[in-house]
Amino acid sequence: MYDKNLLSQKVAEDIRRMIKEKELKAGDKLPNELELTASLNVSRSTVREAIKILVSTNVLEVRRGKGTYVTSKPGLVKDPLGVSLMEKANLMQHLFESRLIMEPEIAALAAQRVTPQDREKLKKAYAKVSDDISQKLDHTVHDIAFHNEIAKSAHNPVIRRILPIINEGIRAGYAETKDLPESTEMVLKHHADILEAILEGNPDKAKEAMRSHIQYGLSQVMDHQEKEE
Amino acid sequence: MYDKNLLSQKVAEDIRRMIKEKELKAGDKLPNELELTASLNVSRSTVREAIKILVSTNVLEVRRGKGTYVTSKPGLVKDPLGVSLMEKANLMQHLFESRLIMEPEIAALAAQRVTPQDREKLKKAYAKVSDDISQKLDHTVHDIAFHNEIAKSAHNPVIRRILPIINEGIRAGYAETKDLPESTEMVLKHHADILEAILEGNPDKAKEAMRSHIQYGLSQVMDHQEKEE
DNA sequence: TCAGTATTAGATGTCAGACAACAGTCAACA
DNA sequence: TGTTGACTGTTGTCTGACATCTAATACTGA
Repeated sequence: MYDKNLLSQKVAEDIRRMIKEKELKAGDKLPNELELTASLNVSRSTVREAIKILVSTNVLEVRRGKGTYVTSKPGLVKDPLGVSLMEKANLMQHLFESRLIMEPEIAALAAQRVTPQDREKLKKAYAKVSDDISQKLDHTVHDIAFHNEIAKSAHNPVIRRILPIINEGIRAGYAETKDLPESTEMVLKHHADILEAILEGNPDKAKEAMRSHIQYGLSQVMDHQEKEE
Repeated sequence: MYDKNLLSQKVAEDIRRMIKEKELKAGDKLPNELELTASLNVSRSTVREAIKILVSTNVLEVRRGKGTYVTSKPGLVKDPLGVSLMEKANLMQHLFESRLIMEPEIAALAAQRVTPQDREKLKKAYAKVSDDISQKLDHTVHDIAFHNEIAKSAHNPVIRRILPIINEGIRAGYAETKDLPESTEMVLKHHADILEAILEGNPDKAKEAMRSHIQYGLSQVMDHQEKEE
Protein backbone atom coordinates (compact mmCIF):
# COMPACT_ATOMS: atom_id res chain seq x y z
CA MET A 1 0.00 0.00 0.00
CA TYR A 2 2.72 2.43 0.95
CA ASP A 3 6.25 1.32 0.31
CA LYS A 4 6.07 -1.67 -1.93
CA ASN A 5 9.79 -2.24 -1.53
CA LEU A 6 9.08 -3.76 1.82
CA LEU A 7 8.40 -7.45 1.71
CA SER A 8 5.87 -7.40 4.51
CA GLN A 9 3.85 -4.81 2.59
CA LYS A 10 4.02 -6.92 -0.53
CA VAL A 11 2.87 -9.98 1.32
CA ALA A 12 0.04 -8.03 2.94
CA GLU A 13 -0.95 -6.88 -0.52
CA ASP A 14 -0.83 -10.45 -1.79
CA ILE A 15 -3.13 -11.65 0.93
CA ARG A 16 -5.43 -8.71 0.33
CA ARG A 17 -5.61 -9.66 -3.31
CA MET A 18 -6.38 -13.26 -2.48
CA ILE A 19 -9.28 -12.11 -0.40
CA LYS A 20 -10.49 -9.64 -2.95
CA GLU A 21 -10.43 -12.16 -5.73
CA LYS A 22 -12.65 -14.34 -3.65
CA GLU A 23 -10.13 -17.02 -3.29
CA LEU A 24 -10.87 -16.33 0.34
CA LYS A 25 -14.24 -15.25 1.62
CA ALA A 26 -15.27 -13.67 4.88
CA GLY A 27 -14.90 -16.16 7.69
CA ASP A 28 -12.53 -18.40 5.76
CA LYS A 29 -9.43 -19.66 7.43
CA LEU A 30 -6.08 -18.66 6.03
CA PRO A 31 -3.36 -21.22 5.48
CA ASN A 32 -1.26 -21.32 8.62
CA GLU A 33 1.88 -19.26 8.96
CA LEU A 34 4.21 -22.06 7.97
CA GLU A 35 2.27 -22.76 4.81
CA LEU A 36 2.21 -19.08 3.91
CA THR A 37 5.92 -18.96 4.58
CA ALA A 38 6.37 -21.76 2.08
CA SER A 39 3.95 -20.61 -0.60
CA LEU A 40 5.09 -16.98 -0.55
CA ASN A 41 8.77 -17.77 -0.16
CA VAL A 42 9.36 -15.47 2.76
CA SER A 43 10.26 -15.99 6.36
CA ARG A 44 7.72 -16.45 9.07
CA SER A 45 8.56 -13.05 10.59
CA THR A 46 7.61 -11.40 7.35
CA VAL A 47 4.35 -13.30 7.14
CA ARG A 48 3.57 -12.35 10.70
CA GLU A 49 4.26 -8.69 10.10
CA ALA A 50 2.02 -8.76 7.04
CA ILE A 51 -0.71 -10.35 9.10
CA LYS A 52 -0.25 -7.72 11.80
CA ILE A 53 -0.84 -5.04 9.20
CA LEU A 54 -4.00 -6.70 7.97
CA VAL A 55 -5.26 -7.33 11.47
CA SER A 56 -4.84 -3.75 12.51
CA THR A 57 -6.69 -2.61 9.41
CA ASN A 58 -9.35 -5.11 10.29
CA VAL A 59 -9.01 -7.35 7.28
CA LEU A 60 -7.92 -10.41 9.20
CA GLU A 61 -8.62 -11.76 12.62
CA VAL A 62 -6.21 -13.99 14.51
CA ARG A 63 -7.42 -16.57 16.97
CA ARG A 64 -4.50 -17.82 18.92
CA GLY A 65 -4.10 -21.54 18.84
CA LYS A 66 -6.68 -21.89 16.09
CA GLY A 67 -5.69 -19.91 13.08
CA THR A 68 -6.08 -16.70 11.14
CA TYR A 69 -9.41 -15.82 9.55
CA VAL A 70 -10.80 -13.30 7.12
CA THR A 71 -12.85 -10.80 9.06
CA SER A 72 -16.54 -11.34 8.59
CA LYS A 73 -17.31 -7.66 8.81
CA PRO A 74 -14.47 -5.67 7.31
CA GLY A 75 -14.15 -1.93 7.46
CA LEU A 76 -14.37 -0.32 10.84
CA VAL A 77 -10.81 0.26 11.86
CA LYS A 78 -10.31 0.92 15.54
CA ASP A 79 -9.60 4.61 15.63
CA PRO A 80 -9.14 5.75 12.08
CA LEU A 81 -9.40 9.40 12.91
CA GLY A 82 -6.70 9.21 15.50
CA VAL A 83 -9.17 10.67 17.95
CA SER A 84 -7.14 9.19 20.73
CA LEU A 85 -4.26 11.38 19.70
CA MET A 86 -6.20 14.48 18.78
CA GLU A 87 -6.24 17.69 20.72
CA LYS A 88 -8.99 17.14 23.22
CA ALA A 89 -10.01 20.75 23.44
CA ASN A 90 -13.29 21.20 21.61
CA LEU A 91 -13.11 17.65 20.34
CA MET A 92 -16.65 16.79 21.39
CA GLN A 93 -17.85 19.99 19.84
CA HIS A 94 -16.21 19.08 16.57
CA LEU A 95 -17.63 15.58 16.67
CA PHE A 96 -21.12 16.90 17.19
CA GLU A 97 -20.67 19.43 14.46
CA SER A 98 -19.79 16.58 12.11
CA ARG A 99 -22.87 14.68 13.15
CA LEU A 100 -24.94 17.78 12.61
CA ILE A 101 -23.74 17.85 9.05
CA MET A 102 -24.30 14.21 8.30
CA GLU A 103 -27.02 12.70 10.39
CA PRO A 104 -30.01 14.80 9.34
CA GLU A 105 -29.37 13.93 5.73
CA ILE A 106 -28.82 10.33 6.64
CA ALA A 107 -32.11 10.23 8.49
CA ALA A 108 -33.82 11.67 5.43
CA LEU A 109 -32.30 8.99 3.22
CA ALA A 110 -33.31 6.35 5.72
CA ALA A 111 -36.89 7.58 5.62
CA GLN A 112 -36.83 7.15 1.87
CA ARG A 113 -35.18 3.77 1.77
CA VAL A 114 -36.21 1.95 4.92
CA THR A 115 -37.20 -1.68 4.37
CA PRO A 116 -39.50 -3.82 6.49
CA GLN A 117 -36.50 -5.55 8.02
CA ASP A 118 -34.96 -2.18 8.84
CA ARG A 119 -38.17 -1.13 10.55
CA GLU A 120 -37.99 -4.05 12.92
CA LYS A 121 -34.37 -3.41 13.73
CA LEU A 122 -34.99 0.26 14.30
CA LYS A 123 -37.83 -0.50 16.69
CA LYS A 124 -35.67 -2.93 18.61
CA ALA A 125 -32.79 -0.48 18.79
CA TYR A 126 -35.15 2.18 20.04
CA ALA A 127 -36.56 -0.17 22.66
CA LYS A 128 -33.11 -0.90 24.03
CA VAL A 129 -32.34 2.74 24.60
CA SER A 130 -35.73 3.15 26.16
CA ASP A 131 -35.10 0.22 28.49
CA ASP A 132 -31.73 1.57 29.53
CA ILE A 133 -33.25 4.89 30.38
CA SER A 134 -36.20 3.49 32.28
CA GLN A 135 -33.78 1.40 34.30
CA LYS A 136 -31.52 4.41 34.77
CA LEU A 137 -28.64 2.59 33.15
CA ASP A 138 -25.98 4.13 30.97
CA HIS A 139 -27.59 4.28 27.56
CA THR A 140 -24.70 5.58 25.46
CA VAL A 141 -23.93 2.25 23.85
CA HIS A 142 -27.49 1.59 22.74
CA ASP A 143 -27.94 5.21 21.81
CA ILE A 144 -25.08 4.92 19.36
CA ALA A 145 -26.47 1.63 18.13
CA PHE A 146 -29.75 3.34 17.34
CA HIS A 147 -28.03 6.00 15.30
CA ASN A 148 -25.95 3.41 13.51
CA GLU A 149 -29.07 1.44 12.70
CA ILE A 150 -30.48 4.52 11.03
CA ALA A 151 -27.30 4.82 9.04
CA LYS A 152 -27.76 1.24 7.87
CA SER A 153 -31.29 2.04 6.78
CA ALA A 154 -29.89 4.67 4.45
CA HIS A 155 -28.51 1.79 2.40
CA ASN A 156 -25.27 3.44 1.51
CA PRO A 157 -22.29 1.31 2.56
CA VAL A 158 -19.94 4.27 2.71
CA ILE A 159 -22.18 6.13 5.10
CA ARG A 160 -22.81 3.03 7.10
CA ARG A 161 -19.10 2.78 7.78
CA ILE A 162 -18.30 6.40 8.32
CA LEU A 163 -20.94 7.29 10.84
CA PRO A 164 -19.83 4.69 13.37
CA ILE A 165 -16.38 6.20 13.25
CA ILE A 166 -17.71 9.51 14.45
CA ASN A 167 -20.13 8.03 16.89
CA GLU A 168 -17.49 5.81 18.37
CA GLY A 169 -15.46 8.95 18.99
CA ILE A 170 -18.43 10.41 20.79
CA ARG A 171 -18.83 7.36 22.93
CA ALA A 172 -15.16 7.49 23.87
CA GLY A 173 -15.53 11.16 24.63
CA TYR A 174 -18.46 10.56 26.94
CA ALA A 175 -16.50 7.86 28.68
CA GLU A 176 -13.88 10.42 29.58
CA THR A 177 -16.26 13.13 30.72
CA LYS A 178 -18.77 11.14 32.66
CA ASP A 179 -20.33 14.14 34.30
CA LEU A 180 -22.40 15.29 31.35
CA PRO A 181 -25.89 15.92 32.67
CA GLU A 182 -28.06 14.65 29.86
CA SER A 183 -31.75 15.09 29.99
CA THR A 184 -32.82 11.53 29.35
CA GLU A 185 -36.44 12.42 28.76
CA MET A 186 -35.33 14.75 26.02
CA VAL A 187 -33.24 12.06 24.37
CA LEU A 188 -36.13 9.67 24.50
CA LYS A 189 -38.56 12.13 22.99
CA HIS A 190 -36.12 13.00 20.23
CA HIS A 191 -35.55 9.37 19.40
CA ALA A 192 -39.27 8.76 19.30
CA ASP A 193 -39.73 11.63 16.87
CA ILE A 194 -36.95 10.41 14.64
CA LEU A 195 -38.18 6.84 14.66
CA GLU A 196 -41.70 7.93 13.86
CA ALA A 197 -40.62 10.07 10.95
CA ILE A 198 -38.53 7.32 9.44
CA LEU A 199 -41.23 4.69 9.86
CA GLU A 200 -43.67 7.10 8.22
CA GLY A 201 -41.25 7.49 5.37
CA ASN A 202 -41.17 11.23 5.84
CA PRO A 203 -37.68 12.50 4.89
CA ASP A 204 -38.19 16.15 5.77
CA LYS A 205 -39.61 15.38 9.15
CA ALA A 206 -36.83 12.86 9.82
CA LYS A 207 -34.21 15.37 8.81
CA GLU A 208 -35.60 18.05 11.07
CA ALA A 209 -36.10 15.70 14.00
CA MET A 210 -32.54 14.51 13.74
CA ARG A 211 -31.26 18.01 13.35
CA SER A 212 -32.83 19.22 16.55
CA HIS A 213 -31.71 16.09 18.38
CA ILE A 214 -28.09 16.62 17.49
CA GLN A 215 -28.33 20.35 17.97
CA TYR A 216 -29.54 19.69 21.48
CA GLY A 217 -26.59 17.42 22.16
CA LEU A 218 -24.21 19.99 20.76
CA SER A 219 -25.60 22.74 22.96
CA GLN A 220 -25.23 20.52 25.99
CA VAL A 221 -21.63 19.85 25.17
CA MET A 222 -20.95 23.53 24.74
CA ASP A 223 -22.64 24.42 28.02
CA HIS A 224 -20.52 21.82 29.70
CA GLN A 225 -17.39 23.24 28.14
CA GLU A 226 -18.14 26.73 29.45
CA LYS A 227 -18.47 25.41 32.96
CA GLU A 228 -15.09 23.77 32.66
CA GLU A 229 -13.42 27.04 31.91
CA MET B 1 -6.59 -2.18 22.00
CA TYR B 2 -8.05 -5.57 21.26
CA ASP B 3 -6.48 -8.44 23.08
CA LYS B 4 -4.29 -7.07 25.78
CA ASN B 5 -2.96 -10.54 26.47
CA LEU B 6 -0.74 -10.20 23.47
CA LEU B 7 2.59 -8.64 24.18
CA SER B 8 2.81 -6.84 20.88
CA GLN B 9 -0.51 -5.18 21.59
CA LYS B 10 0.67 -4.15 25.01
CA VAL B 11 3.84 -2.70 23.63
CA ALA B 12 1.90 -0.83 20.96
CA GLU B 13 -0.31 0.53 23.70
CA ASP B 14 2.75 1.58 25.70
CA ILE B 15 4.17 3.49 22.79
CA ARG B 16 0.80 5.07 22.13
CA ARG B 17 0.68 6.22 25.71
CA MET B 18 4.15 7.69 25.50
CA ILE B 19 3.05 9.71 22.53
CA LYS B 20 -0.20 10.78 24.07
CA GLU B 21 1.46 11.89 27.26
CA LYS B 22 3.71 14.08 25.20
CA GLU B 23 6.80 12.26 26.13
CA LEU B 24 7.03 12.05 22.38
CA LYS B 25 5.75 14.72 20.07
CA ALA B 26 4.90 14.66 16.39
CA GLY B 27 8.04 14.32 14.36
CA ASP B 28 10.12 13.00 17.24
CA LYS B 29 12.34 10.02 16.71
CA LEU B 30 11.64 6.90 18.69
CA PRO B 31 14.45 5.03 20.44
CA ASN B 32 15.76 2.42 18.03
CA GLU B 33 14.46 -1.11 18.10
CA LEU B 34 17.30 -2.45 20.23
CA GLU B 35 16.77 0.22 22.84
CA LEU B 36 13.04 -0.41 22.92
CA THR B 37 13.79 -4.11 23.24
CA ALA B 38 15.87 -3.33 26.30
CA SER B 39 13.63 -0.76 27.93
CA LEU B 40 10.42 -2.71 27.44
CA ASN B 41 11.94 -6.10 28.19
CA VAL B 42 10.62 -7.82 25.09
CA SER B 43 12.23 -9.28 22.02
CA ARG B 44 12.90 -7.34 18.91
CA SER B 45 10.21 -9.28 16.99
CA THR B 46 7.65 -8.11 19.47
CA VAL B 47 8.79 -4.53 19.22
CA ARG B 48 8.68 -4.74 15.46
CA GLU B 49 5.16 -6.15 15.43
CA ALA B 50 4.03 -3.39 17.75
CA ILE B 51 5.57 -0.84 15.44
CA LYS B 52 3.86 -2.45 12.45
CA ILE B 53 0.54 -2.02 14.20
CA LEU B 54 1.21 1.62 14.88
CA VAL B 55 2.49 2.24 11.38
CA SER B 56 -0.56 0.77 9.75
CA THR B 57 -2.78 2.91 11.94
CA ASN B 58 -0.63 5.82 10.96
CA VAL B 59 0.71 6.69 14.36
CA LEU B 60 4.31 6.00 13.50
CA GLU B 61 6.36 6.30 10.37
CA VAL B 62 9.39 4.18 9.65
CA ARG B 63 12.25 5.50 7.56
CA ARG B 64 14.46 2.62 6.74
CA GLY B 65 18.05 3.12 7.71
CA LYS B 66 17.19 6.23 9.71
CA GLY B 67 14.73 5.39 12.40
CA THR B 68 11.12 5.40 13.46
CA TYR B 69 9.26 8.65 13.95
CA VAL B 70 5.99 9.86 15.34
CA THR B 71 3.75 10.80 12.44
CA SER B 72 3.51 14.53 12.11
CA LYS B 73 -0.06 14.34 10.86
CA PRO B 74 -1.86 11.40 12.39
CA GLY B 75 -5.22 10.15 11.32
CA LEU B 76 -5.64 9.13 7.72
CA VAL B 77 -5.43 5.40 7.76
CA LYS B 78 -4.94 3.88 4.36
CA ASP B 79 -8.32 2.39 3.63
CA PRO B 80 -10.36 2.66 6.78
CA LEU B 81 -13.62 1.98 5.07
CA GLY B 82 -12.40 -1.20 3.53
CA VAL B 83 -13.34 0.23 0.16
CA SER B 84 -10.88 -2.11 -1.43
CA LEU B 85 -12.95 -4.99 -0.16
CA MET B 86 -16.37 -3.49 -0.71
CA GLU B 87 -18.85 -4.57 -3.29
CA LYS B 88 -17.86 -2.54 -6.30
CA ALA B 89 -21.34 -2.29 -7.73
CA ASN B 90 -22.60 1.23 -7.21
CA LEU B 91 -19.61 2.06 -5.09
CA MET B 92 -18.84 5.30 -6.90
CA GLN B 93 -22.45 6.27 -6.67
CA HIS B 94 -22.40 5.73 -2.93
CA LEU B 95 -19.20 7.67 -2.55
CA PHE B 96 -20.62 10.61 -4.43
CA GLU B 97 -23.80 10.46 -2.43
CA SER B 98 -21.72 10.72 0.72
CA ARG B 99 -19.91 13.71 -0.66
CA LEU B 100 -23.20 15.28 -1.60
CA ILE B 101 -24.23 15.07 2.01
CA MET B 102 -21.05 16.43 3.48
CA GLU B 103 -19.25 18.74 1.13
CA PRO B 104 -21.84 21.47 0.64
CA GLU B 105 -22.05 21.97 4.39
CA ILE B 106 -18.30 21.84 4.65
CA ALA B 107 -17.96 24.50 1.98
CA ALA B 108 -20.41 26.66 3.90
CA LEU B 109 -18.38 26.28 7.09
CA ALA B 110 -15.23 27.06 5.19
CA ALA B 111 -16.75 30.26 3.87
CA GLN B 112 -17.47 31.28 7.44
CA ARG B 113 -14.15 30.33 8.93
CA VAL B 114 -11.57 30.80 6.19
CA THR B 115 -8.37 32.52 7.34
CA PRO B 116 -5.93 34.53 5.25
CA GLN B 117 -3.53 31.59 5.21
CA ASP B 118 -6.35 29.33 4.04
CA ARG B 119 -7.13 31.73 1.24
CA GLU B 120 -3.63 31.46 -0.12
CA LYS B 121 -3.65 27.69 0.07
CA LEU B 122 -7.03 27.50 -1.62
CA LYS B 123 -5.85 29.68 -4.45
CA LYS B 124 -2.75 27.57 -4.93
CA ALA B 125 -4.76 24.35 -4.87
CA TYR B 126 -7.13 25.80 -7.43
CA ALA B 127 -4.25 26.85 -9.64
CA LYS B 128 -2.81 23.36 -9.65
CA VAL B 129 -6.03 21.84 -10.92
CA SER B 130 -6.26 24.58 -13.47
CA ASP B 131 -2.71 23.88 -14.64
CA ASP B 132 -3.38 20.18 -14.93
CA ILE B 133 -6.42 20.79 -17.04
CA SER B 134 -4.80 23.34 -19.31
CA GLN B 135 -1.96 20.89 -19.91
CA LYS B 136 -4.45 18.12 -20.39
CA LEU B 137 -2.95 16.12 -17.57
CA ASP B 138 -4.83 13.89 -15.19
CA HIS B 139 -6.15 16.28 -12.58
CA THR B 140 -7.76 13.86 -10.12
CA VAL B 141 -5.01 14.14 -7.53
CA HIS B 142 -5.04 17.92 -7.43
CA ASP B 143 -8.80 17.94 -7.66
CA ILE B 144 -9.01 15.93 -4.48
CA ALA B 145 -6.37 18.14 -2.89
CA PHE B 146 -8.54 21.17 -3.62
CA HIS B 147 -11.52 19.60 -1.92
CA ASN B 148 -9.40 18.56 1.03
CA GLU B 149 -8.08 22.09 1.34
CA ILE B 150 -11.63 23.32 1.65
CA ALA B 151 -12.22 20.77 4.36
CA LYS B 152 -9.22 22.15 6.21
CA SER B 153 -10.63 25.63 5.94
CA ALA B 154 -13.71 24.45 7.82
CA HIS B 155 -11.44 24.18 10.86
CA ASN B 156 -12.97 21.05 12.22
CA PRO B 157 -10.35 18.34 12.72
CA VAL B 158 -12.90 15.54 12.50
CA ILE B 159 -14.16 16.72 9.15
CA ARG B 160 -10.66 17.34 7.94
CA ARG B 161 -9.89 13.67 8.52
CA ILE B 162 -13.10 12.13 7.32
CA LEU B 163 -13.42 13.82 3.99
CA PRO B 164 -10.09 12.57 2.66
CA ILE B 165 -11.24 9.06 3.43
CA ILE B 166 -14.14 9.42 1.06
CA ASN B 167 -12.22 11.34 -1.52
CA GLU B 168 -9.42 8.83 -1.50
CA GLY B 169 -12.03 6.21 -2.29
CA ILE B 170 -13.14 8.29 -5.22
CA ARG B 171 -9.62 8.64 -6.52
CA ALA B 172 -9.13 4.90 -6.29
CA GLY B 173 -12.44 4.41 -8.07
CA TYR B 174 -11.43 6.68 -10.93
CA ALA B 175 -8.16 4.85 -11.23
CA GLU B 176 -10.09 1.67 -11.92
CA THR B 177 -12.55 3.15 -14.39
CA LYS B 178 -10.30 5.36 -16.41
CA ASP B 179 -12.80 5.90 -19.15
CA LEU B 180 -14.97 8.43 -17.38
CA PRO B 181 -15.49 11.29 -19.81
CA GLU B 182 -15.33 14.31 -17.54
CA SER B 183 -16.05 17.69 -18.89
CA THR B 184 -12.98 19.48 -17.69
CA GLU B 185 -14.33 22.94 -18.48
CA MET B 186 -17.27 22.18 -16.27
CA VAL B 187 -15.02 21.10 -13.42
CA LEU B 188 -12.98 24.24 -13.78
CA LYS B 189 -16.00 26.49 -13.74
CA HIS B 190 -17.43 24.75 -10.73
CA HIS B 191 -14.19 25.07 -8.85
CA ALA B 192 -13.98 28.73 -9.72
CA ASP B 193 -17.49 29.30 -8.36
CA ILE B 194 -16.74 27.46 -5.16
CA LEU B 195 -13.45 29.25 -4.63
CA GLU B 196 -15.06 32.63 -5.24
CA ALA B 197 -17.88 31.97 -2.79
CA ILE B 198 -15.51 30.88 -0.05
CA LEU B 199 -13.15 33.78 -0.58
CA GLU B 200 -16.14 36.11 -0.43
CA GLY B 201 -17.15 34.49 2.81
CA ASN B 202 -20.57 33.64 1.41
CA PRO B 203 -21.71 30.36 3.01
CA ASP B 204 -24.96 29.96 1.11
CA LYS B 205 -23.34 30.54 -2.22
CA ALA B 206 -20.51 28.18 -1.34
CA LYS B 207 -22.94 25.51 -0.29
CA GLU B 208 -24.94 25.78 -3.48
CA ALA B 209 -21.87 25.89 -5.70
CA MET B 210 -20.48 22.78 -4.08
CA ARG B 211 -23.81 21.05 -4.24
CA SER B 212 -24.13 21.49 -7.97
CA HIS B 213 -20.51 20.51 -8.49
CA ILE B 214 -20.92 17.20 -6.73
CA GLN B 215 -24.35 16.66 -8.20
CA TYR B 216 -22.79 16.99 -11.63
CA GLY B 217 -20.14 14.43 -10.76
CA LEU B 218 -22.78 12.07 -9.44
CA SER B 219 -24.86 12.33 -12.57
CA GLN B 220 -21.81 11.59 -14.68
CA VAL B 221 -21.08 8.51 -12.67
CA MET B 222 -24.64 7.32 -13.01
CA ASP B 223 -24.67 7.91 -16.74
CA HIS B 224 -21.49 5.93 -16.99
CA GLN B 225 -23.01 3.11 -14.99
CA GLU B 226 -25.99 2.87 -17.28
CA LYS B 227 -23.75 2.51 -20.28
CA GLU B 228 -21.95 -0.33 -18.59
CA GLU B 229 -25.13 -2.25 -18.18
C1' DT C 1 41.75 22.34 -3.47
C1' DC C 2 37.99 19.72 -4.51
C1' DA C 3 34.89 16.38 -6.72
C1' DG C 4 33.89 11.90 -6.48
C1' DT C 5 34.30 7.50 -4.26
C1' DA C 6 35.06 4.00 -0.56
C1' DT C 7 34.42 3.09 4.16
C1' DT C 8 31.95 2.91 8.19
C1' DA C 9 28.38 3.47 11.71
C1' DG C 10 23.65 3.30 12.77
C1' DA C 11 19.36 1.94 11.69
C1' DT C 12 15.59 -1.01 9.80
C1' DG C 13 14.49 -5.42 6.93
C1' DT C 14 14.65 -10.38 6.48
C1' DC C 15 15.85 -14.96 7.64
C1' DA C 16 16.21 -19.29 10.45
C1' DG C 17 15.22 -22.14 14.23
C1' DA C 18 13.75 -22.97 18.80
C1' DC C 19 10.56 -23.03 22.54
C1' DA C 20 6.15 -21.21 25.03
C1' DA C 21 1.26 -20.77 25.30
C1' DC C 22 -3.18 -21.68 23.80
C1' DA C 23 -7.36 -24.46 21.86
C1' DG C 24 -9.45 -28.56 20.70
C1' DT C 25 -9.63 -33.65 20.55
C1' DC C 26 -9.63 -37.97 22.27
C1' DA C 27 -8.17 -41.78 24.90
C1' DA C 28 -7.16 -43.56 29.48
C1' DC C 29 -8.39 -43.95 33.99
C1' DA C 30 -10.73 -43.46 38.45
C1' DT D 1 -19.71 -41.01 33.80
C1' DG D 2 -16.80 -37.57 33.97
C1' DT D 3 -12.40 -35.79 34.73
C1' DT D 4 -7.65 -35.76 33.69
C1' DG D 5 -3.82 -35.86 30.75
C1' DA D 6 -1.39 -36.41 26.60
C1' DC D 7 -1.23 -35.10 21.71
C1' DT D 8 -1.76 -32.17 17.65
C1' DG D 9 -2.09 -27.93 15.34
C1' DT D 10 -1.66 -23.22 15.66
C1' DT D 11 -0.16 -18.63 16.98
C1' DG D 12 3.10 -15.97 20.33
C1' DT D 13 7.75 -14.83 21.73
C1' DC D 14 12.72 -15.12 21.94
C1' DT D 15 17.48 -15.23 20.10
C1' DG D 16 21.04 -14.32 16.97
C1' DA D 17 22.66 -13.69 12.50
C1' DC D 18 23.04 -11.39 8.12
C1' DA D 19 21.17 -8.04 4.35
C1' DT D 20 20.16 -3.53 3.02
C1' DC D 21 19.46 1.20 3.33
C1' DT D 22 21.01 6.18 4.84
C1' DA D 23 24.01 9.49 6.10
C1' DA D 24 28.25 11.05 7.47
C1' DT D 25 33.12 10.64 7.20
C1' DA D 26 37.51 9.58 5.36
C1' DC D 27 40.14 8.81 1.37
C1' DT D 28 41.86 9.30 -3.24
C1' DG D 29 43.16 11.12 -7.48
C1' DA D 30 43.13 14.87 -10.69
